Amino acid sequence: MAKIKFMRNKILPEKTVERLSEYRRTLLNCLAQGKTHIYSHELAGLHNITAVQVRRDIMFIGYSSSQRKGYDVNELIMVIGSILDSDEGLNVAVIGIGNLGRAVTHYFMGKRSKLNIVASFDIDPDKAGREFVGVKCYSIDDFNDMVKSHNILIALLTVPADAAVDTVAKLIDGGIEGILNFTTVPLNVPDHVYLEEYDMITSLEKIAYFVKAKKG
Amino acid sequence: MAKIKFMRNKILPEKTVERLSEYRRTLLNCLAQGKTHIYSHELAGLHNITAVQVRRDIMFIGYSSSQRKGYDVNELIMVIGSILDSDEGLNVAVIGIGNLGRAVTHYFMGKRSKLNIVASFDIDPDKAGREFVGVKCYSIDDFNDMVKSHNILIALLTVPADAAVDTVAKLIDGGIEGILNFTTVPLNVPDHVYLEEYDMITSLEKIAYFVKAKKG
DNA sequence: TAACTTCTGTTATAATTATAACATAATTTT
DNA sequence: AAAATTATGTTATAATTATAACAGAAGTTA
Repeated sequence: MAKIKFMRNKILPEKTVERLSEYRRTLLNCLAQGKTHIYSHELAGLHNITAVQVRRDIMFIGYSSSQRKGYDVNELIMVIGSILDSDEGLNVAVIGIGNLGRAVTHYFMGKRSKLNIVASFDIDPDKAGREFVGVKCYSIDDFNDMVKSHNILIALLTVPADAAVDTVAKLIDGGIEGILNFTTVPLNVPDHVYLEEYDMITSLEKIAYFVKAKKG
Repeated sequence: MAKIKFMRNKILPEKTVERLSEYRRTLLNCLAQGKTHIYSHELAGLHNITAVQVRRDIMFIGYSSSQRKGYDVNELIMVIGSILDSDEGLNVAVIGIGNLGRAVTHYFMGKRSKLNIVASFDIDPDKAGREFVGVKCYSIDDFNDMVKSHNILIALLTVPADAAVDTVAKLIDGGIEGILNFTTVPLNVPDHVYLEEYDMITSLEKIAYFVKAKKG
């Protein structure tokens, strides 16, 4: 049985965390295909990165394979899980249950057992009390109470652009600690809140720039 | 009138390009609100970053304000445009016109005048010839011809996970230079192709990790 | 008008992230 | 069984990115 060093208490680099999430998904696929071991260079090949990077990431989490056979797929999935997941799971709310909010909820449901969408919120009073994509909707006025009673830590922000800034203030006030921003509006949050932008236009403009830059 | 130095021919840092895209959007909002000048610290405040970073980014693109009044909003929008946009516009194709492909197309249409979705492609022969969200769909078999005749450079990959790897091979073969990957499958592309992952689960798992890490 | 603010542009330094170099161990080959 | 091969784990170096430091200009105040 492979060793797992005590490196869990250190905070990992952002990029490593990102890649661990991606590795896990690939490893789950491998497992489904009956693959029990995988070399660092194989995993690297699948992810368009170098084997060194894979090994370094895995070193960071303190896992170590029975050498020369590659990593044990099952074990590695477990170890990554022990890093990324919290035992009890983490509760997530969708803010704004319009088209985008519903699409996101639908896409997400059941994809990760340790991340649970436990409620949605909307400003529209007609929506409060109803259920969308299997998730109950509450009035945004009940947000603070719900955050506490349901231990909600993360918000998916799917409100219209013009409501983004005000809504975010509410989220902060309610005690949210992480936000995934689906709106096109940049947000200003205090240091203790972890914010991640999820913005297709910026991604595309970036691609366009580098495609163009290469040509001329 | 402000100066624009000749720094256009240098390739900008990735992160700067990302932020420029975000600045522009904010600036367009400012313009709509009748704001003609903006200080670096104002722009910074809106984006949760420091004023130094804003100034440094703007230095990179060689723009310089009439000092102490802040940047001219209109001018800055133009300069960023001259960096990010190509004069003739850049042609984009959606690969896989299922639910996700249509949602993406719908979301994107008309958002950026210099990025045009000119075609979609699908493996389903029933879809070829029809129009979805105002964009004509072609058989994936016609991809190579279409890329050449319509000068398509960028692909939005919205096929089901199990088709991702094979489809990407087709895209590369056809001569695509940039890919925005909406699938959950990591992709392996040659060096000359610019690839960007667009993955909600990874973003969320990253947030979850850092929220958890902060708590102890 | 001289001292003081305060905003920009730029250079210098620090932090983060990626890559390279290499020692070590398991396995295979000769 | 010795030499060669080929993995990993780790340290050292390079590249990228962010932050700090500061000079100079435009305005403000005393």
